[in-house]
Amino acid sequence: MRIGELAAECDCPVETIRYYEKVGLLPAPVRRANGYRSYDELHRKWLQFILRSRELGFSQNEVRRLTDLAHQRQPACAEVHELLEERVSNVRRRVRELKQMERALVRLKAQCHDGTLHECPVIDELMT
Amino acid sequence: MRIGELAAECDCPVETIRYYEKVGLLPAPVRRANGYRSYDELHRKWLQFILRSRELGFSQNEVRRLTDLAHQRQPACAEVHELLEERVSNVRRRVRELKQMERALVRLKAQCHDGTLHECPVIDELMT
DNA sequence: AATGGACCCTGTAGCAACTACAGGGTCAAG
DNA sequence: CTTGACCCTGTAGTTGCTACAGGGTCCATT
Repeated sequence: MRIGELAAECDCPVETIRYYEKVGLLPAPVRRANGYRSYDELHRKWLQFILRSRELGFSQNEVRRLTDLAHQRQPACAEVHELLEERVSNVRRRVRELKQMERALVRLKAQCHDGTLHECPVIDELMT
Repeated sequence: MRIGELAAECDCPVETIRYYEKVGLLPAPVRRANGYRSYDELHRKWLQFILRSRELGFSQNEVRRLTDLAHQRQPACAEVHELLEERVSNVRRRVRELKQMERALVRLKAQCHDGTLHECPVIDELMT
């Protein structure tokens, strides 16, 4: 499988695949005589793994830890569990922060009286 | 006021202040004979404005638009209102995405049986 | 055989929004 | 008169890609 085909199958830009190889997330594939990268099913699975993990918000480093764990003959489920738990609590914290932001924004927006004023109290409040 | 004092008052790193000046968010202050930056109350207000806006999640570009609006003799409250509204809906979208992530993570975590298994179904699922 | 277009290669630069030096100058206290 | 805290500029690093520039390769069509 050429890089473009893999990219199409995984719905991911070609550049990203080369990038993951460069930073050591995705193992380098064999090359054809012409220098083109040649991927197999296992590569597709690893790429899928990386993409799914990224979608769940894991950082590159965390993905690296996950792939390392996955590479072990007997995958350490306990550590995976720990990473998941950590990730969940990060997500929850971020949600709390955003909700806090949302409240502040809505409160600020209310001072605008729906944009009908000529003097803007929002700007004043942000400055003081 | 020297840069360090301003930084202390606004609870923000010195480097960030210099950075905001470099990218044109904060107006350049006058310099003393020795070359040190010398800030006044107005600078402090602008910096506060920038920091508050950033806390609310506005991007640098949005902050630039906000400061431009604030600089107008008659601040355009309608546009400020629009920016706030846009920002609120961005925050809400992000919260939805994160909640989606959270659900996926929790579902995945449940497959771990609290890390008591030796084979890890999580890794399998991420790959396929 | 030539040519066009789609694909592939490497390497570098750019984005946001800072942060962290390196390698200097300035100033007040002890 | 030296020590330490502050200040200066300029550059490089961070994260996770994305976008070229400047080439090579392959296949079908003319």
